[in-house]
Amino acid sequence: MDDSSKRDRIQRYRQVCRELGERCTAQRLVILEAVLELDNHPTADDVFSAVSTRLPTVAKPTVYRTLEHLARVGAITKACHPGNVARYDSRVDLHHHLVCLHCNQFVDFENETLDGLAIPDTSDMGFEVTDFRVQLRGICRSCQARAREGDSK
Amino acid sequence: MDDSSKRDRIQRYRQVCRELGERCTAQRLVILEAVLELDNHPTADDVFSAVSTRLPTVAKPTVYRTLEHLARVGAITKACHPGNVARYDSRVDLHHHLVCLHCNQFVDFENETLDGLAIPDTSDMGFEVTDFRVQLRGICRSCQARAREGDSK
DNA sequence: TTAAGTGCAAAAGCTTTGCGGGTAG
DNA sequence: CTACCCGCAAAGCTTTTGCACTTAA
Repeated sequence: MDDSSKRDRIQRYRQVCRELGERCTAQRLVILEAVLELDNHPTADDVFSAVSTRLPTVAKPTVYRTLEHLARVGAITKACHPGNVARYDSRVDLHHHLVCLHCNQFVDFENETLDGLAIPDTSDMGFEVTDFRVQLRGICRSCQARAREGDSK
Repeated sequence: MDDSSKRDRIQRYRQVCRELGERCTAQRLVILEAVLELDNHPTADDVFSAVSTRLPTVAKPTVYRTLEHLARVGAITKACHPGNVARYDSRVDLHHHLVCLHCNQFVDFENETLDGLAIPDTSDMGFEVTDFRVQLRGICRSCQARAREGDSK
């Protein structure tokens, strides 16, 4: 993410903290900054590593707690994916994902037609929908290659 | 899931095993049957509990290995969700999910308009897409209620 | 018959908790 | 000031691994 968007996002987070009466600590800011720089859906451990290089005193439980906090206040989002480790998404805007069902990797996918999708009525489910994502499920390039290798053996 | 669909699915699984040269063991059949009966995206542990009542000798690692196996051969699917435990989906057909970003719960959502969505071209990403899901993200009924309670305090 | 599958026990990995001390507002 | 937050250590889950035994085909 470029520097000016990053500054914007951090600024907006400070604002949200003020509104909600949440504390804006040095740890929280460093962790948010790290997520914004780690583009591809980092795990808590990825974030911990990145944070350790710039503020080595930050503890792992703080990273876990802070990531949940940041997601709760909307500064980042939780990623939905087929793996079994929590992953976070620095993006909060509308976008979509290509999901590999072989290796569980997933990458961002931009598409205006998908963005234009009308959100259906979900009131009878008691659900208040604010947003959506389309997951395109299939097989990534490297898993296709691996499958071809397997065939030829 | 009703009995006749269940029988169909098990039958189809036997067929796939024959084609792929995979072994069709008693454990695999019991585990598949359990997933088909557990409608709401069970975890490995949910499946283990269900299986234990009917074939108590099945070990937990077998459940883990078998669920991966069943997903690999397409008898079930992995669910994509914001939590950090692997969850499986007995459904392999086109459907969608309502995802609660507060409590990580998610439920099935049927909608023909969403089903009709054209899959965009992803060849430039090297991705072979076979399927898709739309995640409608928001807040579920009980989390809304909890939020209202919180407000009034 | 025999390679794939299973059970067991143990290890490894991820996440949460409790608590004393620190600090933003 | 003081309620909220953090670091530490430890516990609690979930998932994987290695190996000897069993079994489907």
